Amino acid sequence: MFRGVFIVNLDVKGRLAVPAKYRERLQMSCNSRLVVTVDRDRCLLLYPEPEWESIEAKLSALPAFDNTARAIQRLYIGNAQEVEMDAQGRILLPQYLRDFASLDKRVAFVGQGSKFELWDEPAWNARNEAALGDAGIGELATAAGLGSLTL
Amino acid sequence: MFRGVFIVNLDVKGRLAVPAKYRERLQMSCNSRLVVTVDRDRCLLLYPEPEWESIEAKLSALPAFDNTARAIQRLYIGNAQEVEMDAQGRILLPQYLRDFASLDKRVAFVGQGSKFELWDEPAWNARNEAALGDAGIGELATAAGLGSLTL
DNA sequence: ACTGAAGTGGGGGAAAGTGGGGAATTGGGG
DNA sequence: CCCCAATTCCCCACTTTCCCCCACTTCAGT
Repeated sequence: MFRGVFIVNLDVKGRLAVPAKYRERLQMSCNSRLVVTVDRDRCLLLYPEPEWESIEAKLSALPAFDNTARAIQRLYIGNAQEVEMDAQGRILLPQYLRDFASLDKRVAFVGQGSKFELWDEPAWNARNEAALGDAGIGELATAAGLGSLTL
Repeated sequence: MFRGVFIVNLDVKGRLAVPAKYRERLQMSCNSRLVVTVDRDRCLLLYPEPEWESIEAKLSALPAFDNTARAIQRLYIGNAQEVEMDAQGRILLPQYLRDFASLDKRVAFVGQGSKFELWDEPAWNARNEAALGDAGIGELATAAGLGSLTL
């Protein structure tokens, strides 16, 4: 499982250095092959390729005549891109994905279980603050039926 | 599986360059033979020929006295057109299909599992934004009974 | 301080994208 | 039946982008 946040720099060519601590694991688990796609709250998702394959299979199995299912397929599969770590452990993020998540220089590389999330650093900080803010996650969680979670 | 979006240019002769990364796979899987047809969201669908054959078989098997079934058959089978990649990896899109999807210059070539979708670039962007918009895919997905998907 | 690993930057070459000319084929009209 | 026009196909050439590799810098640990 991946966890923790690392602030990494995007260079002028749009390359992102994967934190060194993950590189070996990624070489083993997916031969350095990863898939980036968008997320609906304007960050990017980064999966080891085998992990992504299973998600894609689930998405592909959705009914072809359901408009919502099609919208989801277009969003996630349509915007997915395969990326590979170079010899320096960097991945090249396509321009349109950088634009999508407003990544310019400082990027939060966040472990999220079996995947990573990539956030523009200010956006990441803002999210964190908002989650701690006045409304309170607790009430939201209860409202969403998650009140019985034990952390 | 095909995935990801590439922006390619349609030249004045109506030819569309297939992204290089797919060419070899398409030469192997279908000997460069593809089938283009229309989609009900005003984009074009592009299938490797064997893939199309199985779709066509499914459509043909629909009940002949069902009006909806017949409409679907006319739409998808009736507008289908075989195309072949030339030595430069381009396909020639018939005029009426270009018109149908309003393809003029910049075209989004979108991988969608076993097929591709071809969109006029502005239309593709608009779709994407709409999917992220105020309603949000999350609510739609929940309403459609897809809430249990884990991405 | 020295050494090795990680981070960062950049240049060159190959390949992909793009455009256009001309031959060949097809279809329609005289 | 023939000819002309329009479309398609094949080939060639140029431009641009991207990817791979190398080198320098920075940092941390011994």
